[in-house]
Formats: sequence, C-alpha cells, structure tokens
Amino acid sequence: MITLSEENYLKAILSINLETKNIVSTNEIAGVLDTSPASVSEMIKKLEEKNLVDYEKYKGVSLSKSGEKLALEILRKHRLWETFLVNKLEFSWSEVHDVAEQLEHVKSKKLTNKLDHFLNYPKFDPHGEPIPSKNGIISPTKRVLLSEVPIKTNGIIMGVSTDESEFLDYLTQLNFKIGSKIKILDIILFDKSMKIQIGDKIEQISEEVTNNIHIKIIE
Amino acid sequence: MITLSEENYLKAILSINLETKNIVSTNEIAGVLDTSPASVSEMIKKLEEKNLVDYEKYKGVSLSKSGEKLALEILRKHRLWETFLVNKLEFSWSEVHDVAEQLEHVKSKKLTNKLDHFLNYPKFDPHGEPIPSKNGIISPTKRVLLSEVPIKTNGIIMGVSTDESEFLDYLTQLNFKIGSKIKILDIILFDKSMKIQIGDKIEQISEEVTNNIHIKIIE
DNA sequence: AATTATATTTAGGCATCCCTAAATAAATTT
DNA sequence: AAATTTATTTAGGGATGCCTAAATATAATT
Repeated sequence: MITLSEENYLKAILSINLETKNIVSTNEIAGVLDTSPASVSEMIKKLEEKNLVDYEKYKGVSLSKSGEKLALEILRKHRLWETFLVNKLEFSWSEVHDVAEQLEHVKSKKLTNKLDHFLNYPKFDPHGEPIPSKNGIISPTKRVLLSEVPIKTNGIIMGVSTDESEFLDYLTQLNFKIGSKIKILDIILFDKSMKIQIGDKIEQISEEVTNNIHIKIIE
Repeated sequence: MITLSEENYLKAILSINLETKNIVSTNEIAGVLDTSPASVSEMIKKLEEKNLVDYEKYKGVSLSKSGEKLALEILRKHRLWETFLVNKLEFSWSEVHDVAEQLEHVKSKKLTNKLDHFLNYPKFDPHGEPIPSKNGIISPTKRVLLSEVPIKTNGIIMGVSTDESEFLDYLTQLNFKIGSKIKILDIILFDKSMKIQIGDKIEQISEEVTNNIHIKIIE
C-alpha cells in the first residue's frame, strides 16, 4: 500500500520532471514539498525499496516505470477533480487547488473513471493543463501566449496566468472560456492590441489581456 | 487541527450514539473501528484534551458539544458523497461506502455546501438515512420494515437492509427506488406476501422481500 | 462477601514521517 | 590542485497511532 506522503513525493518528482529535466535533486523536492532535504533522503530510500524511483546516492532521483504510472494517476485525479469543481460545482479557478489536493488521494479506480465519464472526458483542466488519460498518456501541449502569435492564427484558449478577479470577470464578459476556439483577425501595430474572432463575435483586446492568455495553436 | 484518526473516532462514537445510548464504552468503539481497546483508551485521552469528548475513567465516553458538531459534519459529508456517487456517477448502493469513507475527510466547508446545492439539498442518502443539515440538524426518521406495517399504509421507501446484488436487481426491476411512494393494498395472511401499489403499477412481493425494505410511514 | 470473569487502563514497543545537527560528498572558487 | 562553499546523507530524537502483555478496576457468579 502506498501512503499519502509517498504519493505527494511521487507527484512532486513528476511535476519537476514535467517542468524541467528527468533527474531530480533532493533539494528540489524539499523545495516543492516544503520539507527538509534530510526528510527527502529518508523517503527516497523507502520509495526505492518499493521500486517506485531509481536512485543513486548524491546523484539524484527519477521515477521508475511504476512510479511514473502512479504519479500520472494522481495528476489525472487532481485535474479531473479541478474540472469537476469548476464545471459542476461552480468554484472559481483560483479556489480549486487546495481542495483538489485532498481529493486526488481518494483511492478508487472506479471513481476516477466514472468522474471522467461524468465530466465528458475532458482533455484539459480549468487551467488549461492536459489531463493524463486512463493509460497515463499526457498530451504535451505547446502553449503560447496569445500576445506572441501572428495574425490569422487559429487557436484554442488553454488557460490564463493570473487569478485577478477583475481579469477573470472581463474574460467571462467576453465569453472567453477554456476550450473556446479563437482566430486572430488583426494585430494593431501601434499598441499590439488584437482583433479576435470568438464564435460569431469579434472582440478587440489589449496587450495587457493577450499577455495573460495562453492558447494552443491549431492547424 | 483534527487528524483523520480523530475524525474516525468521533464518527464511531456518534454512530453508536445514534443506534443506542449516549454513553459509549471503550470496547464498543474498538469494535466499530476494528482496533484494540488499549488504542481506544489512548485516543480518548487525546480527544478529551481537545474538549471533543467527555470522559470518566472506566465509565465511558460521550461527545461534547463541539465533538458532536464535528461528528455531524463528517456524517453529513459521508451521506452527501454517497448521494453524489449514486445519483450522479451511477454507482450502485453497495459500492459507495468505501469511497464515501475517504471523501468524508476532505476538508472544505465550501465544497460540502456546494455539493449539497448541486445535489439539490437531499434530505436522505441512497440508503434512506437522513443527511444532517448545515446546522447539524438530523431528522430522526422512524423507519419501519415494510413487513411490519398494516394494510392501507402509505409510505416512502427509505432503504434496504441487504446489499445482495440479486435483491437490488429485483428492486430495480420492480422500479422500487429510494423516495418511491408506495401503498399496501393487501396482505396475504397465508404467506404474508403483500400487494403493493407503486406508481401506476401493482406488484406482489414476498415476505423475504418486505423484510428487507425500510419505509417511512406518511400521512 | 469472596471469587471469578470481563472491561479498561497502563507500560513498553514498533512503524511512519517529520525535525535539527553533524558528517561526508560534490561542485565551485581561487 | 587546494580550499571553500553547497548539496546530500546519516545520526539521533519527537509526535502520532497502532500493537501486545500486564495491571487494575468493575461486574457477575456462587
């Protein structure tokens, strides 16, 4: 049986993996989990005994096959719960993390898969992060800032980089949602504001806004 | 902060309270939690220090005001989650308990209340047990076995006392659900089988069945 | 009332997961 | 390359929550 603490270590290693490289240092893990490097050393040894990580003293840690599988399951649950909280319970984006952090540790494959079905098999969570599939496949989306793409780009809104409520309210007003398809019709050279097609509407938005919206380029 | 173990102890005491009397013995708690009486003694002392229980050595334990409040919150969460699993995720009655046992420990008042709203403020869980309100009020429903009520009784199906899948399947076939309104039209003296009106239909069911269905008498 | 049986508590130990301080290895400067 | 700084591990200890065995209190029997 895997403990709650062990799950958090695996998750931490995976998240460092996804951000940067494959081999992770004790210090980095301690940083993510807000614990001491000594505690990390200790725990890593336990995880190695359980064959969840590969480890060489003083060299660093990486997830084993089965460790990665477990970590992806936890990440999957986290992101499915976040989606549930936002889409079904009407939580706002900024409120969901702490609750999802608890829900992700509930152990029941059936629950995870039924939740996935109930949510209609979402590919992305409310922050635009990809949700690992049942088989642990995670689509490595290349997200870019809306402000960085050229004219005529087609894209899907994937997330935002601020939780300021004025900003989120403005997006709601514009009907900009995760998954919304948009097209850049024009970019004004003077102030880098953009003319965006969303649904049937055309909106003009400033660089301050485009700077905080992440999109996935399609086609 | 209250730990997971402490929550389970409070819940166990409450559940014994609801079944029987107010003062609970160490042995009973050990029985419910499947742990040793020695461990219970130890834990009770911790709970007393936190003013969650009243306790006199060798005499027994009872919940304090704040202990009862907490226990009711946990019970509320447990039953709301069970309702969610059955009504929204299409779990069957017999599958929900273990999962709800985990979900009940997720700490977020907002989550509990939003879930309550999402489920449309249910009064009873899928087993027909009352769900404590936000303020900790739990309606003490007097449930009786269907087999024990007289002819012409009107009632609402509140739950069952077995999880055998053949039985549950049969109920599904009869369209007997939690909350279904039924009327006892006739009782056959010979074998105590009953003629029951449910919706527009009339069904004949044996004593083996009526013995496992709990109803709330109405009117 | 004295004995026996049962319930409860105390004592001593174990596993988990955290900590700080000290020791050691690796990386960086000089 | 030697010295210094930084990263990592080991050592020793604390809190939680469990255990078994022994001691003690309460309840039941005779």
